Amino acid sequence: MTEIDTRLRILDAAESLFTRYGFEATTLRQITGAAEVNLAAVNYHFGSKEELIREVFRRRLTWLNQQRLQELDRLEAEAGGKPLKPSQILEAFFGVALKMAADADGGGRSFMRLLGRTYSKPSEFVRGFLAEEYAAVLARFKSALVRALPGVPGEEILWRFHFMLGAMSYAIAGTDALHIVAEDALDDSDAQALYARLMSFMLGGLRAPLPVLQAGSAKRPRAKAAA
Amino acid sequence: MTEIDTRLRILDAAESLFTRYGFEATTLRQITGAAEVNLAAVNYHFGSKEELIREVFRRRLTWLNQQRLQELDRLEAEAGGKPLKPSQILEAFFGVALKMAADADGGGRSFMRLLGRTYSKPSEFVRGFLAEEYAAVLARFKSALVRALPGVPGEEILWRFHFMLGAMSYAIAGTDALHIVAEDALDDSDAQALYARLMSFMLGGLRAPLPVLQAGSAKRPRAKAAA
DNA sequence: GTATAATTCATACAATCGTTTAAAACATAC
DNA sequence: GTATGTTTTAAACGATTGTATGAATTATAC
Repeated sequence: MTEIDTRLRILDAAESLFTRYGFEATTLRQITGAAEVNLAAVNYHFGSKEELIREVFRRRLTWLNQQRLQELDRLEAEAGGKPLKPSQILEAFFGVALKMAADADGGGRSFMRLLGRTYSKPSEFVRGFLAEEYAAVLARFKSALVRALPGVPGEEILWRFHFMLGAMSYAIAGTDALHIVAEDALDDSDAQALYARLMSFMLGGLRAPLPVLQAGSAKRPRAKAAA
Repeated sequence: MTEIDTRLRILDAAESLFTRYGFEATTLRQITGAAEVNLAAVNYHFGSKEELIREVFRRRLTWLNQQRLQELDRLEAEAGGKPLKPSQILEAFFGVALKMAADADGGGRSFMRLLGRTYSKPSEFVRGFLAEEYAAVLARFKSALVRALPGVPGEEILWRFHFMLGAMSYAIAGTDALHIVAEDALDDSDAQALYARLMSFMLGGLRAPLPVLQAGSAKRPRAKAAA
């Protein structure tokens, strides 16, 4: 077994187990057991459990965001200066993710579910890394959306982006609190239907009439307590 | 210190710590330390850590869902047989939750963030309990929405409800992956603005044009969706 | 008051955690 | 072949985990 082989086996096993049980509940012995490598291999190849977690994210997230930016680049080049349609922008961002989530073989599905749940529980030390990985991507997509939706202020775009991330996260995680999705079955037609459903929902929300905000709630430098 | 006092102190401390660190990462010693009670008090009053977790949820969730149903009852009684407006239904469901989330004193805020992240990570033994608590509520709200939106099939309603739960969860959890919300500051006007933003987004998504599903992806009888 | 039950307390338990170590096994270069 | 550097291995480390115990304390009933 070559070095790179061992590293990959650990990453794959960790990704899968993290998805199922979370970071803290997953032990190194589970991981090395599933990967069929020695217990000490994790600390030898990654240094620590925390670094392993970071690497599990980095491996897929970097690639995912590259794909997103690349797709956005392509669309904007095609449009030749004209604003894109909102649906195109959303497809560039969420389409890539959902395609990854639907890819059972590549293991991307497991990762996307892990990612979705991690957004809402940034475990201290992944938070900084996550924000860093997303900063550039978010900025690009925000400005594209601002151009595509002249009537919607930038801050509102950000919020709606946030909401859309939540919707996508739940869609992928497929929490069966609602008994809609079988935990581990998501075939091609299911994935396509889910994608279509999510996309129409998001577009509706993105283009919704602006909320009527109270006069007093204009953003001021935060410090105040409840009024 | 009376018995009920100790129980409450433990529940409050656990809720807060679970929110910050998650279930597994929170130790009984942290909880009893924060609650200023003896370590053995948890096992004495709750039997085990798992039962404590369940009780943390039960305490607030039961009340929350009662409020939701009560509010829906009130609206339907007022409407006297006529379908409600979608916005009214959403307000009954999400408004109560967001009001709870904005209530800093009552401690509901901490719980709502905990709940939001738990949806996407049903830790084996909370899953069943969670689904059970939600079954009746979901059924009521689904049928109300179906009546309110004659053009949208029931299955689509369920999916969109799922998406809305995700959006709300992220909104409350306030993951600062997007650097929008300060982790622990959400005053009254912020909460109101968030509520307005989320509501308009959701309504837009709920009333969006139906997705065009591929012909081949017609649902085969999968284990039935929640009745 | 005393007796009985409920609660708190300090302490200990076995189990499991992430990590470390030093030797064994393997690879590569000369 | 030997020598050198890398990877794997089995075993152990101290620390921390959830839980259990029995005595001390407090509350309740008589």
